[in-house]
Amino acid sequence: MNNLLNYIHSLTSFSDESWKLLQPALTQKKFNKNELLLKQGQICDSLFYIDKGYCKSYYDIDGIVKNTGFYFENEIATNVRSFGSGQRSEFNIIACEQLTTVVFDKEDLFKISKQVIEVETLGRNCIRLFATKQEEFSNLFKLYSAQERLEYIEAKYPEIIQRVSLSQLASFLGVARETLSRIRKRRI
Amino acid sequence: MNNLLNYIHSLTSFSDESWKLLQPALTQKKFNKNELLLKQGQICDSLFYIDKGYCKSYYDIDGIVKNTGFYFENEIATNVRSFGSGQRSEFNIIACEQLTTVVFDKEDLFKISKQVIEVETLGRNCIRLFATKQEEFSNLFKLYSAQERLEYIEAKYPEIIQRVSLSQLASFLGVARETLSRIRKRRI
DNA sequence: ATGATTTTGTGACGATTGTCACAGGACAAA
DNA sequence: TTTGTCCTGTGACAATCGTCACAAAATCAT
Repeated sequence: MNNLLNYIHSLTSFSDESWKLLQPALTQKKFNKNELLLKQGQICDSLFYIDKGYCKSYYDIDGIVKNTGFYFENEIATNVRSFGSGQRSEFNIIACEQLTTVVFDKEDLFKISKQVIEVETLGRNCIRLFATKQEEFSNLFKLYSAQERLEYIEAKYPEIIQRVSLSQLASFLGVARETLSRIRKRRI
Repeated sequence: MNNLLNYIHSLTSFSDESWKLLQPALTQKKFNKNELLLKQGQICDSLFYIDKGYCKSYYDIDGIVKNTGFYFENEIATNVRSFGSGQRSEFNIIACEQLTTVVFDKEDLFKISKQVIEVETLGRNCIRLFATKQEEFSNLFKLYSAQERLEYIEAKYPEIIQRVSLSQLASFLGVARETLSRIRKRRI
């Protein structure tokens, strides 16, 4: 819980009172490797603060896995669309390692947000970070080639390269596994 | 202002009182075609609600224009990263037609948000919509081929196809102008 | 209507990428 | 150690794409 508190303080001003009032919405939860946090078709009613380990979001399209995001320590993993709109999730979130999370329950969180403005502001800032990152990744594809995208991630998000296997990373970069292998080789 | 009020009501519950208190943050502003709403290097301190017309965000990289987003009536255009963090914008926003907007001033908006929770919630919901859309577009590149991306936009965002020229659309879809022209042809 | 400008289409060709197939290496469980 | 699984590299070949060049078509301003 201490990591989470630091995370919150880095985002917004947050009184001890707000922290206390937020507690009913929080639960610690652990996941084993390959355990699902969110399943395709399910309605997402949680935010997962990642305390230890990492997870990924992926689509399963005709049995082919396409990874769309990786989430590490001190980040929030969720399906923003499903969480915000109440529609079913079109993708899965799965633990890639033994994973420790703090789960924010949507219903409780919304109740508290209505009364405690600092919690509402926290929510806005969490989504803002998420939006910023999504925009950044979205633009990668519009601005850069596959090789340049890899270089960008290497420079700006080295932990992804260090912790995620090449096969896993490929679909995230929008290329085939073999292509990524060759890109990496031809630069040596 | 009436369109904006409807837009707000579609997002969140909003009392007449909140609407009245929000007013000091709002200004109507018109832009001529090709006039800049936001300039690269500038700090973004506004949200632009689009009342009439449309605009686009674009990067200018070594003189080459890469379009990253198109924003139509009843949407908010801004640089979320710059607006949220106070850092300089890395891209431009420009009017593609005669444009009528309602500008939200950041400083005023934040002042009001601190006091009126409905305004804070409105902000969260605006960003949520933005995040959802960015995620959707980001995933297009991870899941689909160029042709499939075009088909997706045609089906889900037909106004983009109708109002944006092929040349403009190409970089948004992450392909060369000529490629987009050929994709369109080979399906007929 | 006319000329200028922008947009679109297309050919040629090289570069990049996807796909299929298979082999070797790393790693963990038995 | 052995076995099985996952990950990575690579060859071959076809498909797609980027780039340059130029022509045709559409649009705009006067």
